[in-house]
Amino acid sequence: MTSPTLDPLPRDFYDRDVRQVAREMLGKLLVRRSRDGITVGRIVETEAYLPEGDSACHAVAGPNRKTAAIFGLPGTGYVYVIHARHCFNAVADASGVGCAALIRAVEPVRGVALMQKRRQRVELLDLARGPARLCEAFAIDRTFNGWDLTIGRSLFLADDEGNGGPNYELGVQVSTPRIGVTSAKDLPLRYIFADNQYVSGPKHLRSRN
DNA sequence: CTACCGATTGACT
DNA sequence: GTCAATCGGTAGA
Repeated sequence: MTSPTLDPLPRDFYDRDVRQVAREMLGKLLVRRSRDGITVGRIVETEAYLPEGDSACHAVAGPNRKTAAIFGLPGTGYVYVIHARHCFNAVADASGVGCAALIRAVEPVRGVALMQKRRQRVELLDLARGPARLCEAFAIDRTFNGWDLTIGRSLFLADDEGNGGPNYELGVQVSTPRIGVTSAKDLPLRYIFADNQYVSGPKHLRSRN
């Protein structure tokens, strides 16, 4: 059986309203190639941070050293640090003043042993459930801040061709308020596969209501 | 140099 | 469910 191809999603995928990008990222693969090997995860939880009217989006501070990447081309990586941990976003929508989709959780697909080694954990559910956990499992750090995700090198997103194509159904998609934000906390900008065990967050925010 | 922040995590009741 | 440790990154003196 042939190994499925892992081609990076094109810039067009990212160059749309960030809510649509965040929603359609569900089911895509996160691919990380490194010296130590390859890790692949299926995205099961994302959040959108809007270019306007969203006080939780880092872009509200305007472009500065820390936020420069979020104002980059769609398909750029935006990595920030929170509580001494990294979180990974993909920049969307070329038209706005800065917006990005945060990847909050992936289901491990390939390279589990490497993820276990990087995380110093063996439990499958603890490897990449949560934005900082997945960054540790995939060795994503600030070197990917400003990274071009469309060139297919080191870190990119890809369609899940091996599982029935781009529209492979992994469950019912649901939106909820975002996790952890201290402002704009009611906007339903978090997207998940309902009842998927690899989704992070409190139990009542992991299923269809 | 010190001070402060936090879109989190892991340990605990 | 609660809560404190966490430390990289940045701003300011």
